[in-house]
Amino acid sequence: MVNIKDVAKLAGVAPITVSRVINHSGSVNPATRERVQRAINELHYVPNTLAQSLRSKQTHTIALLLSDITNPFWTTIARGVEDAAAEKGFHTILCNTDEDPEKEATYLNLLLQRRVDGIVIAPTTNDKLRLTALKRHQLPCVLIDRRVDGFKSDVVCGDNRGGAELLTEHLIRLGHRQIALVSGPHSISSAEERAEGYRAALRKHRIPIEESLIFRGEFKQDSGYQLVKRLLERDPRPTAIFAANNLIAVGALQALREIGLRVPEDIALVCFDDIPYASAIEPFLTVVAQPAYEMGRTAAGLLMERLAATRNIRTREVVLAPELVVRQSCGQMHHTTV
Amino acid sequence: MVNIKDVAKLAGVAPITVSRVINHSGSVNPATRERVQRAINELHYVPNTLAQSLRSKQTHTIALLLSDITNPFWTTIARGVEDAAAEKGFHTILCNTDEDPEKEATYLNLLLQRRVDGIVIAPTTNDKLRLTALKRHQLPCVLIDRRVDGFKSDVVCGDNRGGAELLTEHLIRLGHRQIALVSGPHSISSAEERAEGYRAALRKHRIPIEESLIFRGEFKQDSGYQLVKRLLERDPRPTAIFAANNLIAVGALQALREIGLRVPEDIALVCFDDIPYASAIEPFLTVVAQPAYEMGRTAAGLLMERLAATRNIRTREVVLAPELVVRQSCGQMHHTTV
DNA sequence: TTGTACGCGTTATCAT
DNA sequence: ATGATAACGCGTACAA
Repeated sequence: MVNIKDVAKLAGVAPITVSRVINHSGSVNPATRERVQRAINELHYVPNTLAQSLRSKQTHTIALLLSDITNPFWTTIARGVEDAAAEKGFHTILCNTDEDPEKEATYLNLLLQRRVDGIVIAPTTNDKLRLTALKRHQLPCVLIDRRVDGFKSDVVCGDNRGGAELLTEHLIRLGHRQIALVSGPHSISSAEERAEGYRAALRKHRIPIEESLIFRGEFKQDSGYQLVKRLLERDPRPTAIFAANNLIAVGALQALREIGLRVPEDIALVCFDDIPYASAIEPFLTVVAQPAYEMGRTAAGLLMERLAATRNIRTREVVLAPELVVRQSCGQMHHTTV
Repeated sequence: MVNIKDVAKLAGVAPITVSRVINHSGSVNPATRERVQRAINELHYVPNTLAQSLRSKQTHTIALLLSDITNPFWTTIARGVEDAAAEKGFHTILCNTDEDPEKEATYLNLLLQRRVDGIVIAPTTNDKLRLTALKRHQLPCVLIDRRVDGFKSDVVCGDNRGGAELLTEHLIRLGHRQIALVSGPHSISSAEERAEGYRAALRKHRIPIEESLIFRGEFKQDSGYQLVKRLLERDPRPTAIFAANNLIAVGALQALREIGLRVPEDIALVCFDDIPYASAIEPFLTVVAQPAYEMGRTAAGLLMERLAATRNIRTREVVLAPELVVRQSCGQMHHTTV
């Protein structure tokens, strides 16, 4: 494969001059640049990023670890990260952890090997163990959507507690008292915070908190399906369900449909995070939508500030307000920002 | 950052011996291996992939170029590609072209620079121009979901013509005669083939083809929305709509909802490619679903066979049969394989 | 403005 | 089973 030397030879210059042309660095005589450029075109020369990075110790690459590339909430975040990174000349590597700590650990190792410049991660658990390797190798890191106990780093997330409270109050205001919560694992901070918001809303309205109405599983469709099936056997049956994320809600819809219950006529259903294409497909589902794209942009922004900085920066925390999207019936829609 | 020499020094061996240990290549005395491994752990050594690839001329990386990472059809393909690649020890880089030929060209260039070992691509147009650079650099390539005129390479796609015919016949069998088609651009082979299938079905049943019922736009939600809005103004109004992909169908639903038309009571709607979480959310939409995950796996498989081969392989074409998923009402479901 | 010498971290090749 | 040497393709540091 043709390399920088070949180009240099053809252009009658030293390799370093070619380097200066392709990197727009140093100063090159316009006439020389022209000759070099012609040689590049003639030989179809493509610079080798591997060698560039090896030498310069910068890959201009960041990584994004998220739990499910099939869930539009995460891919919207991914787009935000990608766009912000691309604007600064950085490429983004996407990694699917599937909520599996082992996969996460494997990817982190892979990324260290690839010498990425930084990482944006939605950790699978709030255990900082797997992240210590990053600290050791001084790899800049931004947490997105989820916190990790005792791990010092930048964080970008939504107001989970506030959003959950808002959503629960919405149900209460509609007259519901038997509100079931279907949330994610205890080891994920967002699941915890959303559960807290739920409890806070009930307390605020002096509704007794019944532990038998609180279900904890995974942030997955199947988990939502299974838990809602169990939940519907309860006597008395809850009149409303609060799904702590969109996939749980989809699983819930599936379970309700099987039982033959309609939303919202027979039972209310609300959820955290918008459902893909919900406005077109399922107009009856009130949700708290997070500004996913902005979250991604913000996280990448913080990361790249850190990469550009010459000295250490204090760690920062950005909490973005979610939006309550009330969908009552066709055409009627009401937005409120928290 | 600690490198292979540091490890070698601590273990009292030559760097190449460390190399043999980390790559499980050559043969190493168990005792030596043990000493090396201990040194690796002690120093927290992480091999530098850049240097490895530079020297070995293999990145163990393939790229997947697709049009929209937010569309679960594509991300499901992505999962198939990733999984198959990972099984062979390859990493996958995902690139979003957004159906934009310029973005595609930019990514192709980036990937050449990164010296990826091969590419799976859903091209944005059927113009082979942008792909010639791959040929020139002898970069193995597999087309997925879409063909490119005159470009010789492996291809994995669904039976677009057959699937579209099936879907159209389904509508005809339900009694529809005024069936509108909303398809994608002429420059994308799948859009063309689906339109052909539609026409073929009408011909077969001796229904006159009315050009005023055929709408061509983009494979995007907004395009579907706009075209269906226009389509509904037609007099007489079509009794059924065939959306040529899932995003067009979502846009169609949105438009129908605004007008106040219900599916399937007031107008029929079918589409190519399943709608995300459709079974849970929108149980009335009959679709032709492609085996996206399998398509991804197959494409990656062909690519990696090519990478593993020592000599040239003839180009291959795999056409996977789509599945007609008839969703008439809650709980009733009927599957037929083409 | 341009060039020389060297090193980035690793592995291919050949030798022992 | 282990090692010495060179090379992969490029950019830094310094010199001219």
